[in-house]
Amino acid sequence: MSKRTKLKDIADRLGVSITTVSRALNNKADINDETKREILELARQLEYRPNSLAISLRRNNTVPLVGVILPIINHYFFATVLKGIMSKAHLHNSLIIVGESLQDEKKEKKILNQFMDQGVSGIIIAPARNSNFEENIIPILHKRIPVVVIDRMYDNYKGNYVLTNDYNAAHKAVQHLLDNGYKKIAHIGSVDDKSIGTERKRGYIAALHQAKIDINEDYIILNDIDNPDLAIEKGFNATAKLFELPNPPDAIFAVTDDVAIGVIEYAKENNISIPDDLGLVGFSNAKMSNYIRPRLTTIEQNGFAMGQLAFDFFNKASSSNGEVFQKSFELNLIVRESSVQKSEV
Amino acid sequence: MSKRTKLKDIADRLGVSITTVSRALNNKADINDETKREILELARQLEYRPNSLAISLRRNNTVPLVGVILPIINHYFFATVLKGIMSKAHLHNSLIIVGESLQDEKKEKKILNQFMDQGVSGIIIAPARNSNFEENIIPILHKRIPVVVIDRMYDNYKGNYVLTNDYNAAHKAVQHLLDNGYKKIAHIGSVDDKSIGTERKRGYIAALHQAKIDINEDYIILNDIDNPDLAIEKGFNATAKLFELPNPPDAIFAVTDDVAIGVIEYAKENNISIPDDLGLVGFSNAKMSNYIRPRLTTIEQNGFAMGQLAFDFFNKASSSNGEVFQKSFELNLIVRESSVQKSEV
DNA sequence: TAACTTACCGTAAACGTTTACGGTAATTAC
DNA sequence: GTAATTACCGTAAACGTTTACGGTAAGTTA
Repeated sequence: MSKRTKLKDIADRLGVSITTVSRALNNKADINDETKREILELARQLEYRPNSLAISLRRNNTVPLVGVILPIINHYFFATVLKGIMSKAHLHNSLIIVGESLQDEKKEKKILNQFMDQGVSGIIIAPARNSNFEENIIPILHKRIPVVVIDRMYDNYKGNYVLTNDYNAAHKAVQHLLDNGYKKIAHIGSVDDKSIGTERKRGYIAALHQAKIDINEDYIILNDIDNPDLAIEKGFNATAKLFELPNPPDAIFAVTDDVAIGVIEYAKENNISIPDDLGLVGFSNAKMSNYIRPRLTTIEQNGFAMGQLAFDFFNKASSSNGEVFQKSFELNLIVRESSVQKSEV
Repeated sequence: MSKRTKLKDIADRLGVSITTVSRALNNKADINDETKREILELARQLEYRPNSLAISLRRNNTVPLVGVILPIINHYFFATVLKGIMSKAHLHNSLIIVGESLQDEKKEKKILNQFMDQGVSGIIIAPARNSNFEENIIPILHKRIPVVVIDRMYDNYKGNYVLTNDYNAAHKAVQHLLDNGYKKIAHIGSVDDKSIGTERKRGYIAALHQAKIDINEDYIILNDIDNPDLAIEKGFNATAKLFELPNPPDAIFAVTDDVAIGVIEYAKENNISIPDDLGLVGFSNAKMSNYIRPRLTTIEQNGFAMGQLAFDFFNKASSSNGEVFQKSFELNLIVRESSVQKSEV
């Protein structure tokens, strides 16, 4: 692999100055047509490609670049967060450079480093499940580049973030099931050392606690649901396990709409009626949740607003001195068919 | 707004050299603790932020940047295309910078210009519906930067592309309905001056033609379905219109799974049985299509593979001299419940 | 005391461009 | 034939960093 050709290479080979080469390639005046032709020709041969760093540096026209890292890019929630970020970025003439960590903290770190090399002026990150704060984030903060953490949380993190109050939301979901007469409420959750799974489980437990209902450990099944394609299957299998119990639950709070879909699939195959035999609440308000039957009660998660706010926070953090911006969104319950027994309607 | 502070500003104020400042900020050796402290302190006061362009330039670690423009970023298909692109980009240590045109060619152009300013080494674009080739793409080609067009097509475009054979796929879908005994097949399509809508409609017509069935113009309803949230509603309304006809169809080929969902919703509300009273085929194999009832027969669209190939094409085009890379994917029909009458099974 | 080491700091080149400015030769104007 | 213009090209500075190298003063060693 030879070195990348630069202006000087072309200039030397043709016995002209760098300036002349630059003029030719940029279509400027003050250059002979024949010279220009030769330069263009040689540039083509040598596969010349301008070094954008040098150009931007010289022109002093740095387009603010913001790096965004998401665990999974084609997940509706994250894609919508990205959309929110981009909508704001577009207004501020910023550009968005994105990376997908695939829940791999090594990959996350590599992308982060590339982002720094590329010269981002900020980072918005939904951390990978096992993301290492010390190793991945601290070096960026040392470079004094603003970081906004979104969706998931680091322990003892003191910086900018945009989160959702998963604890309250889960509490609300379970309370809703209780209010509708369900008593034996199970939880199909996710193993997660970051906030999400844990918080939702905490909310679930708290709601039962408050209702003075004992926690039945058999009613709690935790899965790795990172892969959205497998999440449905995981939900299906977990439901099967729950119904093998001597005393199966009469309601399920699923950590995700995908998981809830799995519950529904199992119920259909086994003639379990939702909501009559089994109440069900999901989480996320995936598009699908309004079109499957029964229509799924779920928690609305406004990814778009979160993305927008994340960009706003980055923006504020850029022009302020160490001030910290934090927001935790409260989430609404959307009541549909899956959690309200028909006799009760 | 004052100018951005640079090393020199700090150096001047403190009467030290730029080198010393650099050493302090980068935690290098050969510097007195007290000097370092002062520099760090002043840097904080002046809100020093390193110019990463200069850093990367000096360090010579340019990361190849590829610009990706998509009409809608949180649409599953496009998000998956993006995922495919990124998977390959990651292998080649490239970075992806993305923009969302929202089907607006002015916006598309603005993003394209920003990409050029930022110095991308390639463009992968799924053109907006009314994207202007002359105005938006030609200038990039003039800069000798590889362009790969994806999903949609420009008229008379001669460059690199990764497409799907929508004509054949639509033909296949309609043929499948014919094979299953449906005779009065309607089409809920999309108005579209680019390839997609037109090609699917062409395939629909061709299949009927071949079966010697006359085209009934009342059976063709075209919508603007750019907004995926509205697409379901559009499908619903179109179906309503079809069933107001004196002689309603007995099958529908929908241009999109979302539109097909709308058909299903209408059918459920009006006690029309799918597939018995009405056959239905969608397009895209959205995740949802396998979990609604009846499970939807559809065309599989492998966005991931398309994205991967698009990046490969960019890559090849980068290191080849004017060679052109083109691919049109053949798409498979996925037969599920919505198109096979139970009596026939 | 002479030689050597250490701690600290500055000079200047380099990364790959763009561009203001000046220069030469040829052409045109008068 | 002189002056002015034009066409073409090069020199060098600049963008904001990093870093190899050298230098000085103080401390250390023998």
